[in-house]
Amino acid sequence: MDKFVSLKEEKQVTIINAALSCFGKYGYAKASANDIAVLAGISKASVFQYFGSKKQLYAYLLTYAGDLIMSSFRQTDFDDKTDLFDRILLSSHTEAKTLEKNPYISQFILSAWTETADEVRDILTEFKKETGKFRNNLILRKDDVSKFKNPDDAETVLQILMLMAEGYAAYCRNAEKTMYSSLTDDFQKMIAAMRRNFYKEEYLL
Amino acid sequence: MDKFVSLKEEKQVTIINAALSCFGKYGYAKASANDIAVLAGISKASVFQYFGSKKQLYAYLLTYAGDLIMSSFRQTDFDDKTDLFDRILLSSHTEAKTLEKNPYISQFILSAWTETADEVRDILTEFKKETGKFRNNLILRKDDVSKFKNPDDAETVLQILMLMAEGYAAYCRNAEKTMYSSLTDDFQKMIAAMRRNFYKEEYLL
DNA sequence: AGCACAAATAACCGATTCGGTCAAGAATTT
DNA sequence: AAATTCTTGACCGAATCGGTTATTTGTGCT
Repeated sequence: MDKFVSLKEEKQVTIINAALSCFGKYGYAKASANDIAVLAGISKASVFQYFGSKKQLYAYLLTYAGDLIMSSFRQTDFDDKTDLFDRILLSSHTEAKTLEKNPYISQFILSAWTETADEVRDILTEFKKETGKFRNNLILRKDDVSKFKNPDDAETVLQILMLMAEGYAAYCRNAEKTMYSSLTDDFQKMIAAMRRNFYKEEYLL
Repeated sequence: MDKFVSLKEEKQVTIINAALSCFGKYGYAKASANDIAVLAGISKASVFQYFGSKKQLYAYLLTYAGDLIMSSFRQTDFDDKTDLFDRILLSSHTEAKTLEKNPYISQFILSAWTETADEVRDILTEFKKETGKFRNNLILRKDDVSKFKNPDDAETVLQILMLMAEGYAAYCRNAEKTMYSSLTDDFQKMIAAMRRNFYKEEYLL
């Protein structure tokens, strides 16, 4: 893969996106090197020239995606955000920012979590172990609940937000055009409306 | 396909679900007859015995899915439900009921709308034309808006509900266990919470 | 039991595609 | 222009593709 990193960055990005898209859409077994090559606008031989084998390419993408998502999470400190909706917004903001740069990474990671191909089982277990810890930022805290007009709604709202996030990801995947920024605006408006209507008056600054 | 319809219904359902799942997950080109056969627990030869060809199988699934979804929509009258949330609930209820019987149909239909294989282009255009009309049941009506404390929230809430529906479908797809009924209960609770917090007091019966 | 008939599949077909290699051409450097 | 690096068309054996056929398996009937 030293052959690959010496390419000019624009070409690297093109190839990485093509590979992420193919693996994300088809899974490891069904994504062929030729698919990736055609989508990236290069020859199949180059794919093997750069990465050696299909498995090595997949491994490269795993660490690439893992590093990207983990670093984006690491540079945001969730602990000092005490409000539930603030944490939601911060989380969605950082995630949208990285997704904007790399639109195929979320689909790829999602598919990696359900990948079953024997050939990559070993490298997948390590990947899952490392990235698994970064999902615990949205847990409901004690002081969140008291802000709701009806405290029982807190958990329900959290479920709503989970479904919205899932739908948001699905929507991003299907939309060819990258209009993330406008959707992010809409997303913020939704969050704001939820907070405004579910919170007690005294917690609406 | 007369060979297929004379099978016992349970076997038909197994095969249909396997085919829907494979085509939905991989797309027409990447879903092989062998994939479907293995997933259905039958031999590849039987697939061709029942349906003749891969294209005929795909065509059968298209009409099957189209009929199912259209009939489930037709048997619910949205016009006499004047409240937005009631229409949401009714829509989600009927859709959940059909999804419970046939969990892979939504993924299949979603993939059919972005299918690009030349071999099935002709039958796809007809399918899209027929089923395209059935998406307009959740439009916002004039008398919905006035029920909101803040009328501007109406459209935002509709967006929230769309995202939730998308996330709901994605969630159903990933969950192996069919715990739809409990999720449907949760979904109803979410809808109820939304209505309770967004509507003016006078519209909460 | 044995027989007839249907249902299912193992084995097979030519064609295509698979992951991967290699040597020859195109670009670039010196 | 020579040397060196990049890129790729052509190719490899193996696997898989959609589809067919011949054999096995199961089932009812007598």
